Amino acid sequence: MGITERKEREKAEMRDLILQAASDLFVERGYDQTSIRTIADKIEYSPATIYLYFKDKQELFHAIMDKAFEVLLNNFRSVEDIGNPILRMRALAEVYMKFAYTHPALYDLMFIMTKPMDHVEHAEDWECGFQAFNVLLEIVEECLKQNLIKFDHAHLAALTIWSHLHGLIALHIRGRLIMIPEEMHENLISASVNSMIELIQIER
Amino acid sequence: MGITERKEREKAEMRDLILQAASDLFVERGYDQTSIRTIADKIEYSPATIYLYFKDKQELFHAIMDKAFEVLLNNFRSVEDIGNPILRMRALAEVYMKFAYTHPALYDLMFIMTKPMDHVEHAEDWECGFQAFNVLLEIVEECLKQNLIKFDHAHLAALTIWSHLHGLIALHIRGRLIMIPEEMHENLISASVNSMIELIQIER
DNA sequence: GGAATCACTAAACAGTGTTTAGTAGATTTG
DNA sequence: CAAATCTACTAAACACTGTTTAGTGATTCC
Repeated sequence: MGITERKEREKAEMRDLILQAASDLFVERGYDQTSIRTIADKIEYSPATIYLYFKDKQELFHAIMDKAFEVLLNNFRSVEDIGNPILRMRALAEVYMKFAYTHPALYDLMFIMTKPMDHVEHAEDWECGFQAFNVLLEIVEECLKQNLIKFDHAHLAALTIWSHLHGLIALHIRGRLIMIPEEMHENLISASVNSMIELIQIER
Repeated sequence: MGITERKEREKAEMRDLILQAASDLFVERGYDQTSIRTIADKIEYSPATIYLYFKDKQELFHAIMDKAFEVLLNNFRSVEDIGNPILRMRALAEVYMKFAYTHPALYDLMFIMTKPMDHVEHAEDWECGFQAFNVLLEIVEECLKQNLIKFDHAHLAALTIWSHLHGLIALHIRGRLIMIPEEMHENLISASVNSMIELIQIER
């Protein structure tokens, strides 16, 4: 039957339309300033229509988060064929930081905001986050296997590296580096990333 | 004049009453679930009264943040008389982490939420944060002077240490460590803190 | 004692997320 | 082809939110 297929396609298109409008508004105005009504206005439908495609506002923004993770994971792929695991880790950190700088609103949604995560009860609802962490974890495991870094557990090493990167970005994005002149942020942050990568390496 | 003094005292008491009620509600229910009306209900005044003492909701929560920083800075004082700067730094990190674990809602307000910071335009409006950072900065400077840690700039060292601690807590508080079993969090996090303190030290 | 000031509030405004009842139009059925 | 069904959509309402305005009754001042 071509009709049911067409209807499914139209349903998916409508979902995407809402998602794209919501994402655009969110990126330029933030979560709180993006109301269901402004999204509805932008796509010229009634607010109630949005609730036919998403359970509530949180699910809608969880979906935006999922799409953002797809982009991040795609960016991660560019480091795959760097042979040296230390260099691969360094490149991954650079990709991660660049994503955060390029899409701060999306980074916020993915790693800072609670709203889209309230939906996540079971760990499977954050599979995308899981996958991203695993990319780092595998690189770290390779570093450990080759005895390149000063850790004895992969999870500990991955958490330490990730939390440092996240801490830098989170403090920056949420305006807690006020005591440091704005123009120094980018340099200081990248210097901190470099320091960390040097610190964890085993000298030889 | 005893009358104006009494009035000033009453005004301060009322401000404190609002602040305490707001703080209690915030700690047990969070920012969004703490409406001006619920605060007003709790102290048995009208919502409009609150606006006679605080410009808006953000200023009210900025005041709660200030009080929380007083507690943190007070806790910081306990490390003052540890002679060895490395041990002093280690103790400071412990105090910081303990504060975050004991008062996660307040930590959130101080270092993660944007709402109370929207008020902060000039750096002076976050003097408390400034002071807290300076405690770490001074310890780090002492470590550098004694050639105990592998950094060449105090600000870089302080930022690296702080962002790591903050990253750990922020990921934990905002539910981004889902991929790691909950019962392992505390151990992994404190292991990460220890690793970091070992990593930055100059071996001898 | 009368005027001025004070602390406080009821009510309204404009906005929010979400639900309900109902309506045109497409689709399927007899 | 007409009638019945189903689908996608919406207007309107509900129960909230932060905030402002106009007004009231008690206290203080002269």
